[in-house]
Amino acid sequence: MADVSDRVAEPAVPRPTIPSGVTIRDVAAHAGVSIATVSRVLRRTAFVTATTRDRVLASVADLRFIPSPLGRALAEGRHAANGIVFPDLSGPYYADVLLGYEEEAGELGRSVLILSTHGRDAAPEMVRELAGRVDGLVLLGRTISDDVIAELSERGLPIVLLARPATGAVDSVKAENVESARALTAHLLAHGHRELAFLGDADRSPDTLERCSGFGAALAAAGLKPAAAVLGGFSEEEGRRAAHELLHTGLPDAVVCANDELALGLVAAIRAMGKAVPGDVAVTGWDDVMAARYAGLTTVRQPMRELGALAARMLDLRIRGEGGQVRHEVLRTELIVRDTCGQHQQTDQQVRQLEEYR
Amino acid sequence: MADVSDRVAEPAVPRPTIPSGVTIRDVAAHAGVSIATVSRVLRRTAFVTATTRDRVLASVADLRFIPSPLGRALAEGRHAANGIVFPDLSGPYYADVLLGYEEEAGELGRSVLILSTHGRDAAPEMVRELAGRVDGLVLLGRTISDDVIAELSERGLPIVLLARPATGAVDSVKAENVESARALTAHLLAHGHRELAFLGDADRSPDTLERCSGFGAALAAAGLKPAAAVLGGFSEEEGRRAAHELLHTGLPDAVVCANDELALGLVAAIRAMGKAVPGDVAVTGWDDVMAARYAGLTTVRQPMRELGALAARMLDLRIRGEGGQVRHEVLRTELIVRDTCGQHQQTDQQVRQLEEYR
DNA sequence: CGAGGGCTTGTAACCGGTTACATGACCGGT
DNA sequence: ACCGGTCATGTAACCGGTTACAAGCCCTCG
Repeated sequence: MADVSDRVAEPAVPRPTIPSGVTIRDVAAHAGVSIATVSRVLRRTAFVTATTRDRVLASVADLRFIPSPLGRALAEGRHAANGIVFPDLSGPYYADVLLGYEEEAGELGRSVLILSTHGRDAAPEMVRELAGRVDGLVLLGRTISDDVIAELSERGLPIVLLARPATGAVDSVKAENVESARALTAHLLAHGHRELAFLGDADRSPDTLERCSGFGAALAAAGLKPAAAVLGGFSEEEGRRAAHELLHTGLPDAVVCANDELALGLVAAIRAMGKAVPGDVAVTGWDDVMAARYAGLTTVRQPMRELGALAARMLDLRIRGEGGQVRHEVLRTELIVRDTCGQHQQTDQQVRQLEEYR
Repeated sequence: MADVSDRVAEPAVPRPTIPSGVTIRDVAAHAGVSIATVSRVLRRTAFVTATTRDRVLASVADLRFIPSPLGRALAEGRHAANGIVFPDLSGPYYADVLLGYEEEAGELGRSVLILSTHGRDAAPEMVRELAGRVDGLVLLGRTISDDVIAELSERGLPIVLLARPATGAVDSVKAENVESARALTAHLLAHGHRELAFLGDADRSPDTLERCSGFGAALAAAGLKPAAAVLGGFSEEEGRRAAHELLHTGLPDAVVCANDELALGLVAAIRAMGKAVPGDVAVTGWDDVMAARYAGLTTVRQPMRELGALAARMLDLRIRGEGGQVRHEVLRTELIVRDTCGQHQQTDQQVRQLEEYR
């Protein structure tokens, strides 16, 4: 501790300056009025004579004055910005959540700051620093610990948790997992599959944990035990790796994957090794990303954009003090049956395809 | 103009406050020192007695003080944040660019603000406002006009253009388009296709314009004329719409699409209508998104993450005043031959597949 | 013992806005 | 002519930091 701060840092970069340069005082001088009047004209916060107003507006235009959001934020005590924190940004899931969030937040007149923690140790500091720049924060999945959330929340920072179990008195939004996983697993059982494995790392995401537990519950209800679980992150690469592992230990009848990328990687690798999907092994994914449609992957669709958008709206309410009671929203999912889960009636498939592409 | 500002706005929301509340003055009082000393301890910008330092650090910990980035930014004249502006956020292309950008910017210690203009009229104002919150800006594609870019650039705001032709003395990064489109088109010609159409709206993206012109050049070199062009945005939906149009006017031998989503939508719709791809018509895409691999789409891969990351690095250099000469970087692309462009040697395909999935 | 110098610390100005309060002009009524 | 009230505008404090400069302390050297 002591030795950290007893050295003096260099002055670093040759002091940069905020561009633009023209301030409210320049405008005031140029228009021959006080800065208060300029502010009043621009914010329309009090009556100003028509002639004065015009003089000020002319000066604003002449000097191309743009009020500094910084000065504003400092004086007003608000940022007109909010943040969203991801564990990671890769993959279509996060991209779609962000898309929905940004769109809604933009509509509500707020700038959006993003941060992905990449599982770094410095995550708490990064989030704390971000917290100082925004009026509210959306936190996704397993980004930081409950302690930090509690700390920020106690400071009075509005927070919405997304795809993370509720903690303390904080709003949350998520898509349904347990029941959906149970339904998906039941579907596989109905196909006659009996030896089922789950692929995904429950420790790395609350969603995965819930999906895994729904999976287990469905098996238990059928009097079955899960085949040896396989760990794995969330990428196609890890799906392919899992394929090699499974081939070693012996293929189960079906593999329920924590997300589509894992499933797609798994399917591709299994087929590349000369085995058939769903013939030798059935596979399911989760999320219904674009590639899933083209790969014929059976999966569970969750409303990713809507998750982001809803989080943005809930956060906005909270920030404006109209949040009311703590809310915990759970959005519905939809089972999307395609080819990788096993044989279906021919007609079923045709109907589905027609619907899908109109 | 006059009537816009002669009404007084309501006070709006009950004045919110920035959370946290504990300021450097609180810490100073708690530790029995001046605010200057607190600042010095935290920034390690001057020597401070060990005992004083410890007292200050103890107070900082006790009060859980987090310096306001706002106050800092105002005093330092810098934000430690930069922005990136998208025309739109949907689709894997933007997501990947953002991913690369955020990762690199985070590494460089900068917060990231994002904005998508969605083609709104207010885009210039939105970008100007964003400009006041950041030390530098990356602008993607056709987001705002050259005037606004020039205006911001003249103010001294560091800017990097991404996937947008160079304008004025501003850095730019893009992936190669013209030559790549020419090569892709030549590949189709080598298959024996003679009547080729281009699908995409050249007015809506500089990239598309260049791809279209490379396409046209290759045809001209072969003494051919393009089949009636089809307009279309960038989504699968518009690809499907184009399929219906084409079927009306008569299918060409091949369709070169401005991006993968268009191509995927087109292929799916054509097949749903009972025609074969590539049998009746060959189709190519652009970007090599994940779904393209699973759909067997012939396409051109561009290094999307690297585009974002490089833009972040160039912007950082510019902000630190080490940018030097204006740079225009053009990254290489790669032609990815799969199934939708027509029949190949069987061996070729097998080799490719093996490579792809190891 | 006093001057000089190095080191630590405090004071106050500043960054760019917002706004409470004070001021002064102008109006109408008695 | 004077008073009171309304309205437009200016003055200055404030938001939360950074930092130039001044001041005070202690030590050393002549």
